Amino acid sequence: MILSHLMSQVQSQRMQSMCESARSHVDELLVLLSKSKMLSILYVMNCDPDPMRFSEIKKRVDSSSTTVARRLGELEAHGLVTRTAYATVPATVEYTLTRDAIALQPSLESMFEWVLNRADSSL
Amino acid sequence: MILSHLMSQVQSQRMQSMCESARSHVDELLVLLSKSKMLSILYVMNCDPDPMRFSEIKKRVDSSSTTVARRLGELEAHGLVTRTAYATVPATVEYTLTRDAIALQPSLESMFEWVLNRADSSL
DNA sequence: GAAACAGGTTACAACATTGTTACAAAAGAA
DNA sequence: TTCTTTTGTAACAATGTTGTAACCTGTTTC
Repeated sequence: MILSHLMSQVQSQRMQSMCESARSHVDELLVLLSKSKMLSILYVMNCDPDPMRFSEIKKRVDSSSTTVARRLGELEAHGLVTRTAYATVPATVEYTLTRDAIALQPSLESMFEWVLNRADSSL
Repeated sequence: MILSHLMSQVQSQRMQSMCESARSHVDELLVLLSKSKMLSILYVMNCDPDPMRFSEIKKRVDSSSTTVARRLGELEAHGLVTRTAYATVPATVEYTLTRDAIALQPSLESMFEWVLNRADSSL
């Protein structure tokens, strides 16, 4: 009784200390994913496997350049997209999802399926 | 050539007008899901099929009562949770996911798996 | 010479969101 | 009688986020 109680205390403490750094990483990722337009950006990029240009992303998610640039910067900082600039005139910049981000595709796809379904049925 | 171009224009126009109301619903849902702690709340409630009390949810997602209450209110307003109050002393309130919200479970689960994996590997 | 293009950045004002604190209600325990 | 409990709500100051407008690069077209 007392032992198992102690055990669970110890375990939860261990869990907490073990997760202290992991938890912050988890939170950080959740905060990242919860930023405005973030899911949309990842979704539209996942829908099309080709590299996508800034203006194309902006058009598809329908947001201001400022916000799109901010989101793409955050994604790049987290290693979820790679940015490639070409010295054309005018400039061309392509964004590509990294392998890690592509691993998120199934979740995103089924989440958007759910969202679209729900939006449909509420008409 | 010209015809197919016209067709695609017509189609995109039809898509746009058709989606004008649906799009707002989609956006609304995405905004809802992107609110702080929202994914966490849905996740912890999905992990445990039993009704969950306010304090339990609050403890598990580690947020202020104000925020948790706000999120649960928003979820209820969107028909994703049901709130049941019991006239005990002190008050007991249970929250349950609706069938619609449960349909989101697979997406959430794989998304969190991805998040946990990524948080792990970045230690 | 001026405009236009893509892909941004910067500054800033307006707006949205957060946590904190105080409060409430109802009844049983000390 | 006062304390405790659960489940919130209201007000508010602090903080975070957004879009807009202006600007930038560098080359080609009018």
